[in-house]
Amino acid sequence: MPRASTTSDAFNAIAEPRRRDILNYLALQEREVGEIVASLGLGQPSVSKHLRVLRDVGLVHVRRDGRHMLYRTNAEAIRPLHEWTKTFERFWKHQLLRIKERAEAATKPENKNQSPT
Amino acid sequence: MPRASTTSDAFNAIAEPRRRDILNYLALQEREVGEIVASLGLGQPSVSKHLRVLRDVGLVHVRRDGRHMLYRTNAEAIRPLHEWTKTFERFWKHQLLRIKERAEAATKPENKNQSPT
DNA sequence: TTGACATATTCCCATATAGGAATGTATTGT
DNA sequence: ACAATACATTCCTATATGGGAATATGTCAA
Repeated sequence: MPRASTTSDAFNAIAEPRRRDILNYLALQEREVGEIVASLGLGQPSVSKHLRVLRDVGLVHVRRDGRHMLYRTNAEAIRPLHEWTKTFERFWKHQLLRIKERAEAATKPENKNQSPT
Repeated sequence: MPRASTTSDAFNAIAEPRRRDILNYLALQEREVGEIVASLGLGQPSVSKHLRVLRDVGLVHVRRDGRHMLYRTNAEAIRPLHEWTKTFERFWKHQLLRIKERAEAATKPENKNQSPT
């Protein structure tokens, strides 16, 4: 079985670095495709295809303005990713705490945790 | 050009749902491969391969215990993902604010923003 | 209507899977 | 040393890309 399709969910969509670049770029303000192409130094068809993927999973919104298509990041769609990573927050805090404890224990001369001399 | 390899970075590694399942499972406590296989209902070779990917990008740590390999999630490696998604936090907060404002404006009878009758 | 311009889509291809089957490797018990 | 146990790796295959070239579609200006 191949990898899941990029259009299946946001996790797959952001796996591609160029798409993360696009999301960063479009977060600040609405942009037309031509601007994205110029900004990324990628081919226009490639950019259009990345935008298609992002649109399919709801990571960007579009509206037409004459011949231009204006895209912008839909930050709300990134929230679930943020929530998922957040569930691990307490674990890395614990890990840091333990590392800190060990460092302090190793520094103190009155340390009692080392193997007996 | 195909998608970047899963071993290239954490973003690609977590694009696979099964790997996210594994990370969730191993966050609470160290587990041996057999337990993961039983827990996920996936084949042993598949699990080993997923663990390999997670290990290559540093998302899990391993240690040997006799014939068993004990894996655990390295939450610290998830932190960069959390940070990246966090950069969008202010945007979704703004979006929510605007939605809220519109909702309130639409509710108030003294609304002045609608097109004139 | 006819161009011109801005995007989107299709076609083609080299590459990277994910899972299952088969096989290799490390470690323990006797 | 040898069988058994627990994993890891290799081989094979169907499928999903991502980029570039070529082409189609949509919209505006004259």
